[in-house]
Amino acid sequence: MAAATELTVGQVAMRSGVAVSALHFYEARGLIRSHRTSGNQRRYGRDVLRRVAIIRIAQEVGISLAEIGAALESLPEGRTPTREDWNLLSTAWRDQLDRKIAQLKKLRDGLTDCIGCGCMSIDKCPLRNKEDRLSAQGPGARRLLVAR
Amino acid sequence: MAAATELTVGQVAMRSGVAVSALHFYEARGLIRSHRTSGNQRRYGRDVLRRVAIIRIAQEVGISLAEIGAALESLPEGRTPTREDWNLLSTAWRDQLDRKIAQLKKLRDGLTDCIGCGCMSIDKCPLRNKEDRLSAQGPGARRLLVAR
DNA sequence: TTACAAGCTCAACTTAACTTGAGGTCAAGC
DNA sequence: GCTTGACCTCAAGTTAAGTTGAGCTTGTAA
Repeated sequence: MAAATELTVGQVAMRSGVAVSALHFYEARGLIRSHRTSGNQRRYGRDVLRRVAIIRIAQEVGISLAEIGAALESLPEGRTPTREDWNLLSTAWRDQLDRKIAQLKKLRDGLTDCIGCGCMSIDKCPLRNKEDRLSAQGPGARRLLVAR
Repeated sequence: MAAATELTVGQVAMRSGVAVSALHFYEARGLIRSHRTSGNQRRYGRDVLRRVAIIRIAQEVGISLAEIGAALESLPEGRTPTREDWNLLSTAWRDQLDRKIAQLKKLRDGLTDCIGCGCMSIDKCPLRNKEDRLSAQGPGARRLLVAR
């Protein structure tokens, strides 16, 4: 550990709280990048920590790795976002996030004007039908959180 | 279609926007119930619509079917929630929902005080470490949204 | 210089939440 | 009475996001 600038995968795992296998996985998905030592071991720049943090936070609010990857990719040069770039990301996700926030609040506040009420007009329920549904989108597990 | 009170699985699917296969699935998971005709076909009471709506909304904000099932189960008599019962559910989920809302807002607002900033103290990041992490929780896919 | 923790690759397994398909039954209209 | 569109069951497939394990290589501390 000489340079203190390069991190091994284990160190990144430790500092980011993400498993080594997950880091491998993110790399395979193109979300993070590393270069290799002569012995084929990964070395990461410190910026990877920020990148991983972004990935996890976005994930935790229900954005898929695919979307996160696309967003990061869309940044000029594919670089780790600066504060400026970050604001761009936020903006791109803003609608999605706003919608989700609204839904959560409704649910939290008891949803009295929808399900909690006695009304049976599911078709017109403000929460259920206000926005596009994820119906009919091919097979497999659907996103747990709507997104898009 | 005589009584207009009983719904077939296809009708429920139509009115709820949920696939027939998903309804079968929910039933297998014990989230909804039906009785059968002499010909072994499912018939649902109208309350199933409300129940399904609850399931989908909770799901959309990231609550797993298992949790939803447990919550519905916990209601007296396992009945479809009235407005009162519904408030109980909301209350049970409140902490979870509050946390999620806070995270979403942070993300939406650019997260300037965390990732967007230049600080590299990932370990102390207010967003990353304020709450329990989902680290080390057995194999398989993790919940996309934290929950718990 | 050798032991052994940390890395590497690749394939297979896991979970949640469904969907798809095969093979067979029900029921409502003509 | 027959046809045709809903239904039924059960097994197997699918996707996302990783984890686990086997078998092999690196690198570093004693």
